[in-house]
Amino acid sequence: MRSTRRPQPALEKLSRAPTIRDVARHADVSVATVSRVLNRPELVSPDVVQRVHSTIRLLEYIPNGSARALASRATRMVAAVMPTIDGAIYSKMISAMQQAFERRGFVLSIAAHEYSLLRELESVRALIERGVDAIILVGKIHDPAVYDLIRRKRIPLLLMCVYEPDGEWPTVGWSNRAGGMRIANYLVDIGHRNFGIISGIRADNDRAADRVDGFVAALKSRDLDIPEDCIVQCRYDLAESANALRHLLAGEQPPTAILCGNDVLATGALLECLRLGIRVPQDVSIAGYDDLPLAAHLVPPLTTLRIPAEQIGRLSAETVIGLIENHPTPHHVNVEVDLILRGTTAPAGARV
Amino acid sequence: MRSTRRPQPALEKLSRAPTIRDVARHADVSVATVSRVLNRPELVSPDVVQRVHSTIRLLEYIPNGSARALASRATRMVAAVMPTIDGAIYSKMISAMQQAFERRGFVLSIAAHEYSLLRELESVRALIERGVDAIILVGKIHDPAVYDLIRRKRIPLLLMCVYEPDGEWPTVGWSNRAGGMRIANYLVDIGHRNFGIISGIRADNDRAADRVDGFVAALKSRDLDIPEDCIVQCRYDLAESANALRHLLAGEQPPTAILCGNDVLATGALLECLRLGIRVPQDVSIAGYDDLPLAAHLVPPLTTLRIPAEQIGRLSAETVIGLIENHPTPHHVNVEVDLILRGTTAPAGARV
DNA sequence: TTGAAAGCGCTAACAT
DNA sequence: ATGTTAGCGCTTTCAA
Repeated sequence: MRSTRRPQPALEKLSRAPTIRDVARHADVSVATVSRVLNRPELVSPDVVQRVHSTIRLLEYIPNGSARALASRATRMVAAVMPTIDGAIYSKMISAMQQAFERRGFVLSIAAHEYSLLRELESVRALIERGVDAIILVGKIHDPAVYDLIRRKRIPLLLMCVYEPDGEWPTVGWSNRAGGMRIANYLVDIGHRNFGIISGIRADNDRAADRVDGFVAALKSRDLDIPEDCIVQCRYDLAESANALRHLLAGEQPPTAILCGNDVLATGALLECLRLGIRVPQDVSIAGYDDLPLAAHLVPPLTTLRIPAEQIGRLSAETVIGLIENHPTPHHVNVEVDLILRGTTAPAGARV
Repeated sequence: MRSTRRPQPALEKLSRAPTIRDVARHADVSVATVSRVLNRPELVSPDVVQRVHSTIRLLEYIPNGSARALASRATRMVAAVMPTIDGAIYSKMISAMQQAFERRGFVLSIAAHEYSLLRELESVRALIERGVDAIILVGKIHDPAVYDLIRRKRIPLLLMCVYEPDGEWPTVGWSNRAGGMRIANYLVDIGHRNFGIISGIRADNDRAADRVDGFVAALKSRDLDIPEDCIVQCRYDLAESANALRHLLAGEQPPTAILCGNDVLATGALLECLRLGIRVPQDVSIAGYDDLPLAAHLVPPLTTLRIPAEQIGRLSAETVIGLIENHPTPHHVNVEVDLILRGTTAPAGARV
């Protein structure tokens, strides 16, 4: 046991990267103390904290995350498995999540399953193997094996973009169905009776399904029926949506209002109308869902339901951190969505 | 030492997650053998591989990534630090990278620095601490400390969205400057003499700077000068670009052609023209850079330079994997960009 | 082809 | 407030 602090020898150049033992030796303390300086500095006397920190800087010591994770069983890494990464609304949420995690010293790993719950399961498995501290998924419907895995591993799971206060798992989001009803009700209010729906593919996508459910339920509640062939499904793609729009307008009794599953679909439909010389909103009204940055700038600007994407991302991250660190955080967050009335909708028959 | 294989006891339920030792015990082999089955199965006899695999399935064993990483000094995790995540072009690249990495059993961690090289450095540090096997950055200009860190840690580094065959580090991309020249030359070719430029913020963004350099250099080479106040910088934002467009057209001798630093800026400018009743391309030509999916669908469709975003993402991932695994991969990949002529550009003075 | 055993670099329980 | 030390779960020599 050392009884005195000797001046340290000049910095010998290590060929390997310095470890916590090197720092301990140079700072003349134990490895435990160095570890404490890093993790619980309040337990260490200020001058020792100082000394250790300058040694760390001197040696350019970088802690080994794998070793930390192995010893502490925490990686400070969180995984988000999203339906898709490129897609303005998700990339915005991812961006906000990543920033919130970074602020709190977590790193975010991402994967995309491209609307396949099977691929989602595979990603979850791979990420659990990497030892993520928590998992974030989009939507409420997932492969049962996903839930099994997560339960067995006792990893916090958050479902985003849905709000299910009575469900087993924490959620941050809103009711996609209620949002859909809100839009449809508005269009009925301003006199529309014939509707077309352009929806995303609903298989493996409960959000898309719920939005359409909402549209249809609202119409039904107002004694309006929508024929099956006035509901078109396609990928979230401008060209496919343009096709869908043409299909809808080619029917016997063409709709005066088109409800779109998101703003990409609405944009595709709107641009196709411009191309065809169909006037919006005079000839047909179009409503979106999400309120992408583009929506407000289109000509005419798009009526849509605003989803606070950054807020959802940030709250998801914060909720997950609360789960990981066992804070008394609310497990269910209902974010507010707003109907944004702009230029693509007008009263039915108002051939202005 | 066991001399015979006894039938295994019924699966005792472990309270903790099974480890490699549990698998070894149940399969009546050593942990070394289990490890080999996982990593180098060709070194193990087929029947043992079989037996171990079924034990793994039986116990629902999931290897601990941190322990693996600590022992093998490889995390199979790669980090990409991008300027931004939401931004159609980057999210597409990220998406393609992620898919390519996933196929090869890597996970991708991402961070965004929002065009601050200082924040980039901090992210790089945090990710190195996590033990990523490689780092991907966008552009060629970075904080010297980034290069220091990466050199000391001997971590492979790839620079994407640039092509620098003579540089120290591998690159996957193209010449942003040459791309800019290409567009500018085309517009001169069709008779334009008065230009306006809407560029992204060039500080801490060598790609934006190079694009403008290219625009200006091409004009100079054709004996055309562009006044300083015809070069406007703004964030990649539709509203800011709309402002820039108004500023440019308000000058003494308004430009007949607007060169935009990317498609977001071009879209903002185009939509503002529609709003102002300025006809595109009759009154003014507009050119973009990137070829986002939206570009082809705008009315009129946007003339732009196509950047193969998915290809760049995929090739970046593959190059990085080659670097990590020491394959004889080319360290520099020059992707092809194409000038896509569409409806927003027309010969100067052609008031059709 | 397989097994024994020594780490990998750190945290945390325990001791002082 | 600080030090000692036993793991964390795996990979990888080395030996058989």
